[in-house]
Amino acid sequence: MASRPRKANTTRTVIRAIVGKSAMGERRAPAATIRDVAARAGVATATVSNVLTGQRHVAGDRRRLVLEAVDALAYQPNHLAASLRRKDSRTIGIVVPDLTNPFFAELVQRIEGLAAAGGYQILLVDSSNDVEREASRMRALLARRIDGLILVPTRDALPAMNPPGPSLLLPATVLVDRGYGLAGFDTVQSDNADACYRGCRHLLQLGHRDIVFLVSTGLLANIRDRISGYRRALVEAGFSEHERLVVGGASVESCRGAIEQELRRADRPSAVFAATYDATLGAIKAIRAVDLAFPENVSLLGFDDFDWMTVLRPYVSTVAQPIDAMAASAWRLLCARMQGGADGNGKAKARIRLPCTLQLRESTRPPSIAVKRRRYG
Amino acid sequence: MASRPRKANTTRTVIRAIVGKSAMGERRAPAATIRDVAARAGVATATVSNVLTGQRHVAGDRRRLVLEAVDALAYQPNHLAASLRRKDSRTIGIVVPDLTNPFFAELVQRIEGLAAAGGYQILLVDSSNDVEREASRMRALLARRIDGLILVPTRDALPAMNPPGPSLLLPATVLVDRGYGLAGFDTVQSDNADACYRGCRHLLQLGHRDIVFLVSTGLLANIRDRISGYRRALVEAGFSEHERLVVGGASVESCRGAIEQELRRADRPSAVFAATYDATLGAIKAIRAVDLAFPENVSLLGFDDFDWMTVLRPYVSTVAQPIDAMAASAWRLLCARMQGGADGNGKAKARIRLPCTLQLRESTRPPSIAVKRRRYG
DNA sequence: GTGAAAGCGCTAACAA
DNA sequence: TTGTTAGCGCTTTCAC
Repeated sequence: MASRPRKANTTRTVIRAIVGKSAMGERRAPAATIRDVAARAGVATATVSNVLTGQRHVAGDRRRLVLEAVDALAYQPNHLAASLRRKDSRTIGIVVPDLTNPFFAELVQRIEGLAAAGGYQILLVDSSNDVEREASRMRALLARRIDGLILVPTRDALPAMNPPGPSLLLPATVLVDRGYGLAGFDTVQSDNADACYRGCRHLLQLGHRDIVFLVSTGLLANIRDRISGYRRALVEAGFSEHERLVVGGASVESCRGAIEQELRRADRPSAVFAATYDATLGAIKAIRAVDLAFPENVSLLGFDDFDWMTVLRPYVSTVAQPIDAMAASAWRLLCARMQGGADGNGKAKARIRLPCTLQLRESTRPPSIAVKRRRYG
Repeated sequence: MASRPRKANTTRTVIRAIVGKSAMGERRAPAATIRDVAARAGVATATVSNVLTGQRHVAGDRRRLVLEAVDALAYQPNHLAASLRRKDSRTIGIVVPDLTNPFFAELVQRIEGLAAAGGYQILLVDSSNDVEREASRMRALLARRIDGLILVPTRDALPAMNPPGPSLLLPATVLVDRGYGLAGFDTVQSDNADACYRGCRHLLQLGHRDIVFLVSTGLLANIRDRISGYRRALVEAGFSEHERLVVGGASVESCRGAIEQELRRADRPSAVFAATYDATLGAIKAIRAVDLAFPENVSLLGFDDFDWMTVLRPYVSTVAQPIDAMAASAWRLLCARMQGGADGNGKAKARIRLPCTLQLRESTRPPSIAVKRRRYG
């Protein structure tokens, strides 16, 4: 065989030849490398690479030889080395604020499926809605040379993502749910404004005039969109001065507290539109806590749609976001950017807005006579 | 400066020196490497490495020089190259059957938190409960040279994980929830048998004699443990011939169908113990579907504990698994294995079993007179 | 179609 | 303490 210029490799090959598969203590043989395969098949490493990656065509006989050697040595390509050489890792990062929120869990699941089908792995980060953590974890992702990033940012301002030091922004980044339309990014979100406009209209058509709109925070653009949809419906119907916005805070419990207060007032609302998943849970708890029942005493429209909502009665009416479509769009956009060369800046940034579905079930109905009388009788 | 033996590198450095930060088209400068930093700081690459990794001590002045250069060049270490060289990736894989199941989502979240704190990233896989998919995805993880693996296997037999070809088993693998006690692995699970023993006893003490035990599948060892707990409670109480096991299948809907049938029988049970998250959802749906109410007509004891269970009435009594503790144990075991050298086979495999908590709420109560009379009157 | 060899960017011996 | 240098295991010119 041709001479090996690399001493260390040669040495190791020899050792392996001696030790072989015989049991020398419990010491397991170091994993086979492409050179081992090449040696065993009697071909060049380039040939092995070509067989395995399909980059170039390799003649049938050599091809078989290679495959046999791969098999015999239980060869597992080292993707790290390949990535280093190719300068792409076939890995994407995905950062979500809270995996415990079923919306994000499902989003991750869908994207993972798409990515896997395309030969990509996903590096997952849960930022816990914490800017610091988000930044430091993104730095780690970047160090791992992810090819792309799907990000549900904790804030939708850029500053948070441009900390002092190297930028955390990858050319291939798509923002989902939050940060819609932020300059420099492909973004996808559901049509929050429209969904809440329609939700509020539904409540108005039922005869509700006192509709509290409960959100977790007013700092996120997607939530502000939801508020604007609610507001628009009110304005169109001529009830703009009936607006009642409650900002409940980031947890189920804080939302519960905030809306509970509202429900204890003499002029309590006849309907609550909880425009956030946490707010939905909080609102239901609050209604129970003040000894009211829905929809009898107060109608409830929730946000996000999961199994449990059609399990216990009353089934809750809610806004269902198109998670599958969002995942598909995000993945499609990301792929396009990743193809587009190192700085895939060819195309303008996309802004995708996908329609939600109103799931009208049992928790919304016309206001009761009692309520009507109390207010207008 | 000392002569550079590597032509290409020297060439590139020169080019960069010429192009510099000046705008030459839109072409963004290639990311700075450790050599660039070393050159700018006027030190050796090893010094840069030592400053950044803290491996060796570096004198104050040189240290500052390095840090300045890092800053100036916005240097981001290439973790891929480091991994290749070090032969460890500081990355672990985590494979779960279904991220949509909040138990797994929460498990992943907790482990991700622990891993991140330890400087590890996580590569996430959702196997969709599909053996093929699981195997192929694990192969991909291995190719990425993960240092460890936390696995909730789709089956708890080894064959599924030892496919033809290279083994998918890493020296550092811990099995969670499923595959308890499988030879060759550290395993952690909750004490399924005990939890269901206690759950069943609770029902018996309430006076129930006809308790259907609903599971999704009988193929998983953890579920067989649950069955055995139920059975033991029955036997101890002298009601072994009252055993009623229903295997509902892998989905909420199939569970619903199976238990619905049971509820329509003349001798319908006075209590249902749904021993799986899916089964719990299915059982609630079924009870509604046959126009019964719980706990009035039938008691219900569920499995797994999430927010929504204390949101709509009646609050469901359930078995809460110690997710945090499971995650912590899994991570601790994995760390120990990863420390233990390439083949950390020093210690015997651990089997950790963590106690569950019975959350007794509103869905379980003594059987109604009507039911008692029908059966024993 | 195939092989030889140059490195990807880093860390770890080893030498000074 | 610091610098020099040999590779980690791959892919990819570039010759043939």
